[in-house]
Amino acid sequence: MEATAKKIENPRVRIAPSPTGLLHIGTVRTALFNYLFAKKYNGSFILRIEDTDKERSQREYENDILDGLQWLKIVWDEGLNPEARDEYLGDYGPYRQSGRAGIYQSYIKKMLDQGTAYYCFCSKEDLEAQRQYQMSIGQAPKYNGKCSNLPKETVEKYLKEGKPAVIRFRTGGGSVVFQDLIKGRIEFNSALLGDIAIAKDPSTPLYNLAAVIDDYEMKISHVIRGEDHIANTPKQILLQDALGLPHPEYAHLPLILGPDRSKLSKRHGAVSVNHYREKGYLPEAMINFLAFLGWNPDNDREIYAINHLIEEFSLERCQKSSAVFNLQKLDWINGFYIRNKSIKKLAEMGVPYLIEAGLIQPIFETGGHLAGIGGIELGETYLIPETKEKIDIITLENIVSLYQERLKYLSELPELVDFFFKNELDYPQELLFWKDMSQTDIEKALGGLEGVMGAVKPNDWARGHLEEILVQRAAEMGPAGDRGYLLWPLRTALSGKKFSAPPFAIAEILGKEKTLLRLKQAKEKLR
RNA sequence: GGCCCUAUCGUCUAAUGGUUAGGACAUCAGGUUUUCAACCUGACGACCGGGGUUCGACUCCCCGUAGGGCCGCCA
Repeated sequence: MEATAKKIENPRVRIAPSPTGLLHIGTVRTALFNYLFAKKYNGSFILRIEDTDKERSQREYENDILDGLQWLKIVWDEGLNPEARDEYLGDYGPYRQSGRAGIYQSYIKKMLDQGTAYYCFCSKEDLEAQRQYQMSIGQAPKYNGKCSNLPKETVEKYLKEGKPAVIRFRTGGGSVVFQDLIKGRIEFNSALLGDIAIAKDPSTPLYNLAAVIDDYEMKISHVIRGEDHIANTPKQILLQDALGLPHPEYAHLPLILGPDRSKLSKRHGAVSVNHYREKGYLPEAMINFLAFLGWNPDNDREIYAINHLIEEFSLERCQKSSAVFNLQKLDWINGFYIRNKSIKKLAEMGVPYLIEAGLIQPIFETGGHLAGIGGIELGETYLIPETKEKIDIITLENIVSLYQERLKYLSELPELVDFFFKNELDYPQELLFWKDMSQTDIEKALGGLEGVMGAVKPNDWARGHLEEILVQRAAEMGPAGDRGYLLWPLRTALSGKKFSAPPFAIAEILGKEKTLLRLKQAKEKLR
């Protein structure tokens, strides 16, 4: 029987990343689901940094995690204050485990005193040999309990001698059952667990203990995490029992898989959020995409802004099985969001990529600011290093706008528009030829273009007018009205590319003088 | 090896015992376009296998099979 669903009110959930690497896509997905759950039910979302492993934890990674979540606008109600990262926020104590030794100490002492935990002096080598042996004979590898009943005097003697020790938890026998909010009923035989290590020393807990204590201290009501934690859940439940603590609800999310259907990891290529940010994926596209990896609303809509996700979210509609990270779908969603951006916004996001590519440089002026990929306010005027000309933000917006519907992600922009910022284009002369055109055909076409376009009055130099006169001319020229005989050479002469935006729009931005120059340059190429 | 989880088009998924098994991405074809993209139309394409339960199973049960996760003094 399904347990009757409890009403969810003001839940307290958390994301607890360890700063041992760059912010991972999987962590973000878990953070997002926790965030959606908290917001949906009017609860709190807490960020806790799990840095008990001093060797591997680095502040640099912590910063990356905070930055990434902020970029995605997954905001936490309690946790490290990103504006003052060296201070703490909230009433629940420090939000880094490294700052909570005092808290852990009292719990570990309690367990040692009550005998639910004990010191173990076995060497790592012995333990490893034991594990290998057990697996080889088909047993569940677990601690054999060698130190579980050491006389008190022996323990004290060893400790006094400074013999390396670890603290273990008596897990006992019997079965542990919990009702997972996503997976349903899950049962484990705790006899198979063995006495697990819970602390390195009386003030340094290991993951399972630290998580149990922190979740209790921070009054976490629902633990929503990846299903790679399912096997940790019985251990944590047993610890809660030993400590007399209540059990939070558990919900285990299916994992995100790589193309080979194994857990998404570095060997699948890009797994850090940074990578996608730098490549020019929009945060709202990432959110939308990640939300649909393992969840769906009960309709066919696929484009969801964060507020709609919050409205519709529920754990019941979470998938039980893992999902493959599908880059093509991300590209499609990102393209969709790009197409729906205002041109001003899109230019704001795209211009930093042009700067980075060296196509333009910001100019400092009174009131102007240096632009950067961080999304800093843009200046009004830029310098084009190659041509030594100035270009204003309006023109840049026009350029970006030509490629708005062609972009999958922002970093594609420079290679698409570089021809606007060059004196001379580098392309093979064959590119000028449309279908079976001959050398004389091309020369005729180019000559014709120069004539028609050269005669356009400066005031009439606009894409609408150019299209009107050129399309008419093109229809008269090519066989069977094939406009390509005029328009293809025009487009390639202006852009130097096999694919591009329409020539009329390019010509408008280039201006009459440059357009005619490029036609001339094309003619020279033919000689 | 042990324990646990999972199983619908290539991918993400809908379906909660009765549907021609629906949608999206990708792919392919056509339309539009000088090109590419966008857009429109269409095509291709799936219930892992075997037993039950039932008048009737993608849906429920069991057994296989396959995939995945976990078995640290990491988290």
